[in-house]
Amino acid sequence: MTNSMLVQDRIATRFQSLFEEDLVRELASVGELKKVSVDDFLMTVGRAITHIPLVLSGALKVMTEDENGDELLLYYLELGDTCAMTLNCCTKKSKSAVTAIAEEETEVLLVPVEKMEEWMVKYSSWRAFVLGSYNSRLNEMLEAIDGLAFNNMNERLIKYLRDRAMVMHSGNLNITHHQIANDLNSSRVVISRLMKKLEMDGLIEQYRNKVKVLEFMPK
DNA sequence: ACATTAAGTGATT
DNA sequence: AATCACTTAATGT
Repeated sequence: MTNSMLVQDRIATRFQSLFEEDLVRELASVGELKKVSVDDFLMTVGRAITHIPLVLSGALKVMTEDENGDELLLYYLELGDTCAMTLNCCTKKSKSAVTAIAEEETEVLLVPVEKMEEWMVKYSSWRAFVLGSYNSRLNEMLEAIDGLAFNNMNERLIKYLRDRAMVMHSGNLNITHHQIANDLNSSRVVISRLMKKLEMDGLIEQYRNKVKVLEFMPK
């Protein structure tokens, strides 16, 4: 009794601003509070999905596993977050494509998947919550992909400049940003921006039609 | 002085 | 990252 009251309070304080009264009450009665200690798995790849987690405290790291067994970090779940992957597969009875591990002492509220569809039509606040978290998760992943692409181009540019200086036997290169962009299948604007950063990092100097690769310059 | 080309920047997708 | 639109700087005629 005292236990259920405590849980109810926790849920109320966390979600009352987000959800309507009726939903908070249902959440409290149907939800199951679970504590996950550090490095414990809340979910592993291939396991059947029976519940949707709502994070009450702590943080979860959500990952995928590729065929080599390498872990690929997808995103973190924190206070008030829920797992988009789980939300997505909830209509079918499917198995998890992801692994969730606790980064710290974490408390989650487990909601049976059957409640998903029911609440989706019943509560507009729940619908908004699900759609919202799905959206923010998607944006996080897009950002991550963007970052990777950016780093790859930057590394390609550095390699290009080095190779070029190597065959010229000099750090003095007579090239335009436009030519570099063509060689790297990029656009002039992108190269200009990356070059500007390299210049500010002290790796190169720039003039019109000319680039000095400082690490290949006589000292 | 004027035109042309290279490089820099902000905003948008 | 790529594209667009626009500015600024350097160079050639």
